[in-house]
Amino acid sequence: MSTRERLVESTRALLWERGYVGTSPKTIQQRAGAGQGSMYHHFTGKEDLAQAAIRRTADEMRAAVDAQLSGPGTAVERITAYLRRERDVLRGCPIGRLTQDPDVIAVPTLRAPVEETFSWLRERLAAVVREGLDRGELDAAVDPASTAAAIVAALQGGYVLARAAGTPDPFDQAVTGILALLGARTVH
Amino acid sequence: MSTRERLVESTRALLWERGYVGTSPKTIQQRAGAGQGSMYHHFTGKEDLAQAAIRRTADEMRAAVDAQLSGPGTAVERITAYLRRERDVLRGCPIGRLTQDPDVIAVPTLRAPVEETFSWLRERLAAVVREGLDRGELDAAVDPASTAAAIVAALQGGYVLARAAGTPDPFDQAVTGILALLGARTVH
DNA sequence: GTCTATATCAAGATAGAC
DNA sequence: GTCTATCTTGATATAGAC
Repeated sequence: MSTRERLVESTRALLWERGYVGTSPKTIQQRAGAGQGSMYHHFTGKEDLAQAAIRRTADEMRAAVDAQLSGPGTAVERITAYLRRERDVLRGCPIGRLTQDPDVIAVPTLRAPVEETFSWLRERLAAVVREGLDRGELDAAVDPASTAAAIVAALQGGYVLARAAGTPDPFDQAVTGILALLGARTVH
Repeated sequence: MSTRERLVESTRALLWERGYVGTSPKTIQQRAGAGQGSMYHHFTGKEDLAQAAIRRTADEMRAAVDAQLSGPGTAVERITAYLRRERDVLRGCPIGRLTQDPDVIAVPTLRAPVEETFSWLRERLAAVVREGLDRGELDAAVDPASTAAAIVAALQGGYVLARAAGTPDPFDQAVTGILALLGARTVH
């Protein structure tokens, strides 16, 4: 892996663990095994590097989620597979956590990928709900947009509760709860 | 207000805005109109001050939520009132945001109030759901614990989505979505 | 209780040699 | 492309006077 690559990967890991405010250029360099000079040769500074890291994380997440939601099965089955997939819950969501970083929210180039990711995710889930409606799997009274927002929110909030508790249990409970509510809207 | 009080209030505001890692003693002092000496006279350091600030915020939130959920009305009506109450959505949740702060999670004295707040909140909401079941307002198949977790998670995740979007809209959608799912479990 | 002075180390970046 | 030296500012605290 090139030095440039190692810098991006190192930044991705640190942004996930400590956020933007909590991550220093020095730490990034040490983790990447690169010197000051290398970092400032490949990137104009911390912000530039963070932007590359966030974009990559966003792209990866999007691809992974899309693959999972595009699989076979009913709408509820695919949503269930997505919510219940293997996760390192206590690490939280690498994109969602950036939302609490005042400097990420304040800088448009850093916030843009975060904004795009979640707006895409809500729309993607809404599309799955719509498919369920079209196929007659779900009660016609279910609203795609707000239901999709509730599902994504339950997931993101699940991470918050799990980190507060120090255990993944509340995450699993939240997922179970939202899926039970959704399952009750299934047409048998 | 005493200098000590001003220091605590200043810290509360900054923890909400910038988190623990992003808040410096100097900023706290300036905002409180207090000097270095005052701060280190009343508190042993940043951590000690943060602990006092977090505890107070947690206590206030708990009291406010309890008052709202103890009011009149059916279970679903009270949950609706709680979720739809006036909020400055884009500022996020002052307790939930601490969950993304690695140093808060790592220090037991700082994490404890956060942990207690959410475990209390989930239990409090579960109790409201149980009341709804006892009174025959809700379908007997509704599980109190997981439903409560889903509701709190939808709320916390709603903040995440709103901050990512830069508008309160996704928060409102998530709330609408979860309430619609819950409302469908009402016994008529 | 509050103030100023001082200390140490890290953050974030620039300069210029190799 | 990478390295070391240097710079400025801020973070976090201690010391001791008033």
